[in-house]
Amino acid sequence: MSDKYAENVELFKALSDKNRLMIIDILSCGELCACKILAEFDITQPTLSHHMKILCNCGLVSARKEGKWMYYSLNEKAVRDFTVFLQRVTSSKEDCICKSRNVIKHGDAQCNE
Amino acid sequence: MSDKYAENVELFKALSDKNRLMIIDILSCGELCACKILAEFDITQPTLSHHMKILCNCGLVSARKEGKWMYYSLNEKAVRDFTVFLQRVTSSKEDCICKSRNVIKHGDAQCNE
DNA sequence: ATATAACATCGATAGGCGTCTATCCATGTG
DNA sequence: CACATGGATAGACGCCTATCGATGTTATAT
Repeated sequence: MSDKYAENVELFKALSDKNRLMIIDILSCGELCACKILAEFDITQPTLSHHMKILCNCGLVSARKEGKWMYYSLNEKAVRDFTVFLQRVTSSKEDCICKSRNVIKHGDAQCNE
Repeated sequence: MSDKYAENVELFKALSDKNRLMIIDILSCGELCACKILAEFDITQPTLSHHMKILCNCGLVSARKEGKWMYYSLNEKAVRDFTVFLQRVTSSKEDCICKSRNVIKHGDAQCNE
């Protein structure tokens, strides 16, 4: 409950790679097998495995094994929670950290007193 | 126009740091002087300068100099464009890259044919 | 002019990250 | 059982990055 920042930093990190961003985009249209995803990129299979692990560990992507194939899909709830967090961080609100600390007083942002 | 992914990866990278995420949160309530921001963190002044440069370079934050003080504020349009991009990437759409390439056919995500 | 305060820049360092090759595990097929 | 295939893991390499102290720059104050 305490450190929403540290939690969500993991999600931002997971999306801080062009390949992973494209993987998310592809998965947004539906579940896909790993080999289908791999066919879209100029990376090796271990590299894709590495990226999928990062996407799964942060909760954005869900994995399902069927036989010898791995199926990946977007975790809709994680996506929703993440967008809500981004919305909160980038908009003014009552419980902002700038208000919970009396160091900062908006309205007199000046440094001279 | 072409590579929206690479562009937005820079924004995700910029937000992939707890300190920078908190800076954005603080700035969401209004413009602030650098020294006021610095007072909120246990980092040195050069480190804050480094973070602000990253946030400015990606377009999320605007800087304004007044005398010897630097004032930083959120770039509302950049924030809006970013959230729109995130929304598009994480939701199914007509012009998804998975559709523009006939390699992937959703509905038969299976690997065996 | 000189001192001081607010920032930026430089250079160094320690750790993290994307990628690869090599290898292993699990599953399916003859 | 032997073998092929999908995928994960381990280790290595090069690059990037967060942080610091030291120094430079600019503007205000005396």
